[in-house]
Amino acid sequence: MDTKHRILDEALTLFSERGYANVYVGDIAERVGIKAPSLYKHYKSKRAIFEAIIEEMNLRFEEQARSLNISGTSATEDSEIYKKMSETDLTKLGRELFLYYLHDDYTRRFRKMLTIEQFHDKELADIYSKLYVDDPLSYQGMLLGMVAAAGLLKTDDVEIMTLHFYAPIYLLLTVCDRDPKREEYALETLDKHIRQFDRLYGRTGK
Amino acid sequence: MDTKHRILDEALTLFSERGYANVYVGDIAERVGIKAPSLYKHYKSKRAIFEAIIEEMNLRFEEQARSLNISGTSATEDSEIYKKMSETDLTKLGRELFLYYLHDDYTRRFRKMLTIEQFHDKELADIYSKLYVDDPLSYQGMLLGMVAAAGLLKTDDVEIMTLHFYAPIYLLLTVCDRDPKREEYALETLDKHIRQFDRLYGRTGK
DNA sequence: GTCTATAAGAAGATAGAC
DNA sequence: GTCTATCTTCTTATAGAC
Repeated sequence: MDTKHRILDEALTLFSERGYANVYVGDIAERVGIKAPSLYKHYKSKRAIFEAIIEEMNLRFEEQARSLNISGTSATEDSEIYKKMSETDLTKLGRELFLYYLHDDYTRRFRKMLTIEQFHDKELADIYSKLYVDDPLSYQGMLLGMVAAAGLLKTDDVEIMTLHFYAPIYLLLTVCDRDPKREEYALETLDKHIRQFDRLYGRTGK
Repeated sequence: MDTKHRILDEALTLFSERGYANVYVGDIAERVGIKAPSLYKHYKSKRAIFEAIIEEMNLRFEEQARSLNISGTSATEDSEIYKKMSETDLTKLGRELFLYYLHDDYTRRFRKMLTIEQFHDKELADIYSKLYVDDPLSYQGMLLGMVAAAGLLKTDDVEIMTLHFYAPIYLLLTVCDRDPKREEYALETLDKHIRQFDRLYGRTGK
């Protein structure tokens, strides 16, 4: 990894732990193994580093969205995929989703940084709501909608059903971000949540 | 309101908007209508102001917990109260809870401040989890447990049922904190959520 | 691209008059 | 208790040598 990118990486780590204002240019430089002034050969200001992090996230996200859209679109057309989906245990879907969000290093640091900085301006607030509320609800709504269409979940309001599926996952995730020691509790609760969700929405056997 | 308390009030407003590190002693003083050095006659440091805010919240909270405990304890003994509870529409309970959390000025500012500062140290993380996760789940679990005992909700796991009730409320609250313009959407979604909750857990009629 | 030296400007806090 | 003046330290950023 080149210096320019190492700066972003170390900055993200620090921003996610202390917040933008409590991280000094010298701290970032130190972790990269250079002196503060050298850093200005790569980025013209501290703010530029922050903005580059946001920019990089946008790129990663668009990439992910593209790949999800491809499988998403074909899924609506290709009944094979959501038949396969309907066989998959819902518990696995939730657990994998949760553990990915929680353990993926980049995802976790970015989420924590955004949590701290979300009230700084409207753009950051919008990014937060999009990434951790609107997009998950929309994507999972699509998946659960297909499972429902296959007759394995019963509801007349997929949106609310999706909220019932995702909101507990979101809450447990924020708990673990604050205190990783509660991960075991969170995983147990998550399992119970999904089993109950399964029963409530009338998923019968597999 | 005396100067000492006005300082806390203005500091809380600023901390909740920008976070501790982005608020300068002079900013607080200006809003109070004095100069920065005068502020040091009331608090010995900027950090002391922050700690006084936390301390004041602890006092308010203990007070509230005491009053809730009184009605809580008597409720378990006095069947009248939870009979009355079972008559109350669940939608109202959720809506009132939500609007109180959202609109009460002190509650809202304190929650936003804690959201920004939650990763600063373990104490703040614990306060956040206690105030916005553990305590609501515990208190609402008690209420819903009584309603279930009265036969109006069916479940073999009150904890998960309570999570299903509260998690969407929590998620919608964080959405409104970031963007007050989404309050109308949140209230509509909240109503739909509770009606669905009602149906899922087999609450029959009123 | 990295360094040392340093400018330029905050920001927290104190001294001492009123 | 409030003010003006000031101290000290920290922090971003630039200059210029290597």
